[in-house]
Amino acid sequence: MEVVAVIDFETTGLSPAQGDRATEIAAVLLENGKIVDRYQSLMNAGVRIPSFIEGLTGISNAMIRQAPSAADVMREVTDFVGDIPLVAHNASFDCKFWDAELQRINRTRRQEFACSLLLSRRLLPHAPSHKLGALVEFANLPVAGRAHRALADAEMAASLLSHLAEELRRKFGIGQVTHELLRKIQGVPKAKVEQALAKHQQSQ
DNA sequence: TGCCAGGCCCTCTTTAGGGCCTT
Repeated sequence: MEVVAVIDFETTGLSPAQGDRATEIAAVLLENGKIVDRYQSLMNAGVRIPSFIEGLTGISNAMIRQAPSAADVMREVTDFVGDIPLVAHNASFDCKFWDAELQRINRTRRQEFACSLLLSRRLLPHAPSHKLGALVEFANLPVAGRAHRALADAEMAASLLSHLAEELRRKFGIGQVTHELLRKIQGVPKAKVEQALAKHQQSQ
């Protein structure tokens, strides 16, 4: 598969529109099923992390106070990924925060997101749950570290994406898995995925 | 004061409701 950047945010809550901010970001570059580069940083957005979120992520207000500014980190991470297409687990969430944090530094997103959650629902329909941790367990993938920390979750999402690409090769005979194809698959209604993939394979 | 995300996806659906997923 072409190189993609799998990203994961930790945040103070669920919605930038409600004032929530990013507290940590990780991006891993995945090329031909292997992680070839990594970026990870805590970030200080100058807002308080609710105690529930401190417990969930292990990221404390004390840790954030010593972290570089959110603006500096977002400049670094956007420079790190450049124009490489993005992937996230439940990408609608990470895309909201990516766009909101970029807007604060007067930058705009340069690429589309693909979503490993939408892809898993289509390609692993029998998984008991489509939470990232549950999918990692279901597919016997390595646990990268503490769940709800950005780098561990980004690495596990990258492993999941490699597994999904392998499923596409093994079950549907698709040799060249591209970000564009992933975007296409995630937009097909679940009931029509096999039909769409068979048609795609015939066109190759 | 009271409210508080939003998109996907299923179903006892489409003039709707509720669970899943992200923090």
